Amino acid sequence: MKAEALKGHLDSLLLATVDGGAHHGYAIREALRVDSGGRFDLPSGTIYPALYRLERAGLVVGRWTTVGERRQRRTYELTAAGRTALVEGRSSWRDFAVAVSAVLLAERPAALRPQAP
Amino acid sequence: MKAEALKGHLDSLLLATVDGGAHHGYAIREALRVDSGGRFDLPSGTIYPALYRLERAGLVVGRWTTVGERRQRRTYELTAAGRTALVEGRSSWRDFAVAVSAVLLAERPAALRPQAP
DNA sequence: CTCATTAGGTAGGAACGCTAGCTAACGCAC
DNA sequence: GTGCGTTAGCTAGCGTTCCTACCTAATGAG
Repeated sequence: MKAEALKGHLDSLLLATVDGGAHHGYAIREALRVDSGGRFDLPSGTIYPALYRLERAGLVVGRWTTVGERRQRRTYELTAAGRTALVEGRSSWRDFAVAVSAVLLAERPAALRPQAP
Repeated sequence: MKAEALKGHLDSLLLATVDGGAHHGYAIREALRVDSGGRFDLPSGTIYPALYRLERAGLVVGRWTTVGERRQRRTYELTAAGRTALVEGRSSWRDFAVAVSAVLLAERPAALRPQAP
């Protein structure tokens, strides 16, 4: 998969994954990998900056939690704005996918092709 | 539509459009707009540099042609490598779309959700 | 003549995800 | 207890990509 294919879609994927029950960076990474059938195996250098971005944008809130004795973990939840953005993101993904598929996978009978004049 | 959603997909869209019968920049722009139902209304500052990129990559060949008396036009055709890249691009688009849809549009019954441990 | 359309172009910048590195806790095998 | 794989988080800096904002020029309609 081309590396930059993700651009512009990662945010929605992250929101969906957090909404789906993965609440900290590492779990999100794993969930994305599993849910995508191994296609999205993203490095942590992609995940963590993106989560900060979402937090700065007010779409998620993160807080430090402690696991076991000492282990620190940053746990994220969607905000109301995040839920709205997720709904919007799903819808615009559908739009985008329809548009790309129309161009890319179009059956284009010769008679309907735009003619180079 | 988010602006950067295109990233990494434009090349395939352009190859498909050239293959579909639009052979110069302006016509490609129009064809993309029409074929996508108005969703891809790209500025020329996106199209022309992208076509140069494809030409540098050896996926299209461009040559200047003259229309009417004086009007110059740059006409593109797919190379063999371009046709290969288009096939590959269609296939990896399908992959990508399947993966994103799986994550984004998944019906995820509560019982199957990854639990935050 | 004027304006919209057709046609091509460039400079510069912002955004994004990746590469390549790092630290540290935990649990298990040896 | 030592070592290792996994879990967990983080950052600096880079390259690519597409967009914004401009520009020129020929053509054709009014």
